[in-house]
Amino acid sequence: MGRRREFDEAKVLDAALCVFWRKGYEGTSYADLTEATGVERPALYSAYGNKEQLFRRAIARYGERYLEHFPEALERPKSREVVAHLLFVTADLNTRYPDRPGCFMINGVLAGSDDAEPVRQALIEARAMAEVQLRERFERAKAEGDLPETSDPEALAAFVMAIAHGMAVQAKAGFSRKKLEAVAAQALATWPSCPGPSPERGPERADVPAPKPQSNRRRRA
Amino acid sequence: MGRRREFDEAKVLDAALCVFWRKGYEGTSYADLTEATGVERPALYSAYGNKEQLFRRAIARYGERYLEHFPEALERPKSREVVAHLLFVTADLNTRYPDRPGCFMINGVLAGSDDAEPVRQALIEARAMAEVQLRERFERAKAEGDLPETSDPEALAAFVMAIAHGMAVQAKAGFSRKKLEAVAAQALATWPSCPGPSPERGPERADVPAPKPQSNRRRRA
DNA sequence: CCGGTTTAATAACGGTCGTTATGAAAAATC
DNA sequence: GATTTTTCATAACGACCGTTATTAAACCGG
Repeated sequence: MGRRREFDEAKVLDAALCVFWRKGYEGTSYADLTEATGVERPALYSAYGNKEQLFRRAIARYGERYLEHFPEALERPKSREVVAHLLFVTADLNTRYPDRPGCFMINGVLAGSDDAEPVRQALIEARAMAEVQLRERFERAKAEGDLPETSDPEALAAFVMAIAHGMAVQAKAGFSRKKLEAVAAQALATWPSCPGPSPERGPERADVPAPKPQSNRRRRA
Repeated sequence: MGRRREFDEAKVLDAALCVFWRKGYEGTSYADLTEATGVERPALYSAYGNKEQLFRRAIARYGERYLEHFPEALERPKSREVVAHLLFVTADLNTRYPDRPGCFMINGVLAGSDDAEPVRQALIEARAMAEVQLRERFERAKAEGDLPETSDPEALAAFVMAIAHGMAVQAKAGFSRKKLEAVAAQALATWPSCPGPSPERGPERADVPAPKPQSNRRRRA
């Protein structure tokens, strides 16, 4: 009994998911959601609950609609195919929709409101500069015969940076140093080497001068 | 002439950097900054300008104080040592300060306010579930002889996830699909394989059913 | 001690956030 | 058609955001 709903709950959820994908959780306002879905605020509240509950629905929806390749990949007969499937599908999913690049999950906490775009660009530029330096270093290595003639300095630099970014995300997710070092060691195990005169070092812990921790003052309530 | 400043600009900047590191740019409020630095809002404005300018100062400060290992790494004689240095220092930097895990740069746009912590946890849990599935798949592969007895399924799973996360960050930074695929191919380049009877596939593009793009409705002004 | 000048702290600004009361409109039941 | 029930849109809520007048306090040169 009573008036019937005038919008398609599934479609509205999909539209909300796209906004969250692009702007992240905190970067998405109800003004954004209303504009993207065509549904006014009170209707969104009555249909999905508050913003957090709506976002959790979006997480589930994302898994259903965009990550169905994940269980498929796990079913491949060989682990190498599993990884190949996974990584190349990730490359696709992260670039398939130009209006919302990257991964919804990561962006959920990586993206922000439009007002923060200049700051995001500043970080993106800093990141890019580091990658350029790394590429130039690998180009030198290639010229020196330290890397095979067939190697691709640009791809290698992007690969190392991806590992570093992935480790940062994992650290934010609570990874221990030991686990991060295992990731680093694994990445290093795949590193191309020229059968040159100098024996290669193992991927043991690098002894670098790390900055000393500084006292962090008060903590919030 | 006039009254002299009562706080150390450099120390206050360091304290602000730590807050940004932990909470990200948008997640950090002036209430947070005042609490962490002991300096009232108007003083922060007069000393550093507005929030964005303060954050840019923090970016520069981060490079000076915490990334001095980066140019050092580039000076190593062999590219493999460069990468080893870089990756293991990254592992250290991302876990050295437990109150602000991860990388300031990435967190700058990945972290958020404390109110969003439940949502962040939800995404972290989803991420962890995926990694567990991957690890279990690699354990199976090891049992099947598809992976060497010496391989570490947990580290391999963390490695693949790190690559996926790194690609997501890079996609958000504007990487093309081709560049992401190069990263994926590099990660796959020397995947541990058992000299078994089945010949391995190359790292060519996986032909997977990708989700069809859906119409994105209105765009914001 | 006294203008002049810079910094400090209090408090308020307009705006937007997520959320919700309010009352009109629409459909189902009697 | 009247009543009940649910949904709809307008508008407002309090809280917090980044930012800034405003005023008092601390230091300078005379």
